[in-house]
Amino acid sequence: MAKMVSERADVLPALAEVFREHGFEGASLSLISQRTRLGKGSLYHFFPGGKEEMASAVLEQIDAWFTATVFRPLREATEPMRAIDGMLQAVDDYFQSGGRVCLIGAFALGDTRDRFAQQIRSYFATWSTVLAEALMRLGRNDEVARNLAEDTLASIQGSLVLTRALNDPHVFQRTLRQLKARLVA
Amino acid sequence: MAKMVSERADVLPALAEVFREHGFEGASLSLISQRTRLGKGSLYHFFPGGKEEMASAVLEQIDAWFTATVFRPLREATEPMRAIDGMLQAVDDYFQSGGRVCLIGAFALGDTRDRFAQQIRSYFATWSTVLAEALMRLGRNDEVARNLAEDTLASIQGSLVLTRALNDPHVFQRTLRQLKARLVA
DNA sequence: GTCTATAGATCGATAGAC
DNA sequence: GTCTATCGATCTATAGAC
Repeated sequence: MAKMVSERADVLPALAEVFREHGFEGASLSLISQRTRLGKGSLYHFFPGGKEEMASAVLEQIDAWFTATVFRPLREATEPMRAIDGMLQAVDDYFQSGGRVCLIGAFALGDTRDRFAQQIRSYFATWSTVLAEALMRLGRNDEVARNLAEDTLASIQGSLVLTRALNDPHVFQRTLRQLKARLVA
Repeated sequence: MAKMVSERADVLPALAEVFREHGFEGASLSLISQRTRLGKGSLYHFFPGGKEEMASAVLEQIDAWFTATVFRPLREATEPMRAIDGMLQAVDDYFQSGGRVCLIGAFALGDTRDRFAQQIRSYFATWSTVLAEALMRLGRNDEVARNLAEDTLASIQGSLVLTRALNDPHVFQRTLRQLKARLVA
C-alpha cells in the first residue's frame, strides 16, 4: 500500500467539486472519501471539525482565489477598465462558461447560509465594493456605481442558475457579453 | 387521537417550505413529518414515490401557481404593459421581497437538477418565452425581447441569491425597481 | 386514513493497528 | 499519515394495529 503523504491543501480541489455537485447535505463522508481518495481517518486528521471544517476550508480557498485573481486587481488597477475586463475573463474561466456552479451562491440559498454566514457575506460584499469603487474611478457617481456592481453580481449568479436550469451555456455567455457592454459603457 | 382526514393538497404548502429551507437532501422525512404534522405512513399514503414524489408535487404546484398568476396573464393580456407590471408585483409578493427563496432555482443548482430536469426547464423556458412575446407586442424586436426576458429572469434569481447572502432585502427591492424601468422603457 | 414500530441501509465520527 | 473496523445515530421505506 503506497503512502500518499498528502497535505490538507491537496484535497481541497476534489473537496470543492464534491460540495459543488452535491451540496453540503448531499456530500456524504463516504462520497468525500471516494473522491479525495482518502480514508475517513485521514480526513478527520486534516479536518478535525468534520464536514463543517471541510466546507469552511473550501470556502476559504475560493475566497483566496478571488481575492488574488479578481478583488486585488480591481482594487489596485491603474487602469480600471482593464481590471474589469480581466474580471469578466476570470469569471468566464472560473465558472467554465456556466458549466460550473458558484458554491458560495448555492450555499447562500440553503440553510447552509447560517452556518457559513460570515464567509458568504464577505465574499459578495467585498466583490461588490471593489467593483463599485473601480466604476467610480471610471467616472461613475457613487450610487450608480453601487447599483451597477450589485446588478453585475446578481446577473452572474442568476445566469448560472438559468444556464443550469435550461442546460444552455449560451445564457451565461450572452450575460457576460451584455455585462461587458454595460460596465465599460 | 383526532382524525385529520387531510388531502394531498393540504400538505403541499408545508412541504414546500421544508424543501425551500433545507433543500432536497436536507429535508429528512422525520423533519417533513414534524412540519406537515403527518406520520410517515400517511406521507407514504399520499406520496407512494416517497420524497421524490413529494418534491415533484411541490414543483408542480409552484408551476401551476405561476401559470395562473404570471404566465397566462402575460400570454393573454390585451395590455402587455399592465401584465408585465402585474408580473413584477406577483414576483415581489411571491418571494416576499427577497425573504423567500426560489425553490426551482435552488434545485437547478444542485444535483437535484437531473432528477427534476423537465419541470425545472419547463418553468424557466415558459416564463422566458411568454415574457419575450409580451415585450414583442410592445414593439421590441425579436432578439432584443428574448435577451431582455432572459436577463430579467437571471436578475430575479441572482438578486434572490444576493439578498440572502448579504441578508439585505433592499437588494431585491432595488432589482425589481430597475427591472420595471428597463422593461417598460 | 393515520398512527407507532421497526427494518435495512447509510450517516458522521471515532479507535487502534501499522 | 493512512488505513480498516466499527460505533451509535439517523436516514428512507415498510408493516401492521387501530
